[in-house]
Amino acid sequence: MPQNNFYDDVYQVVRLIPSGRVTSYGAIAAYLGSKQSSRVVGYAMMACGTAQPPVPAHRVVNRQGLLTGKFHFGGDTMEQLLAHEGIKVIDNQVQNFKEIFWDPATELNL
DNA sequence: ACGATGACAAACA
DNA sequence: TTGTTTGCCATCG
Repeated sequence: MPQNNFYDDVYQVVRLIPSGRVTSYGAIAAYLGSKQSSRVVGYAMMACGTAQPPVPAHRVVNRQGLLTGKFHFGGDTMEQLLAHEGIKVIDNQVQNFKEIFWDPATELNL
């Protein structure tokens, strides 16, 4: 099932996210060339459970730095993972989000 | 095989 | 200014 185009692209970008950094769905979508597909990026994260190797979806948050999909991880797993990366998460929101924000279009310097 | 849905974000009124 | 509507692609029923 890999090679599903958009999904596979999203998975690769997400796997490139360095530890201690986070990115947003819109940033990935924009990097792929269409910010309109931000929704598909988010959904790709949901299907990431079937992707091989698994993607660090816990490093992907929405534009507000809010852990929208933490519920899909199974409780507070997402917060624990982010905390383990050194990212402080309070009230399902990433602190210093702007500082640890990892934009592929910028960091990868395409 | 078809219809509805789903981890978002930006544009329009 | 806030609230609502549209765009996107794959998976589930």
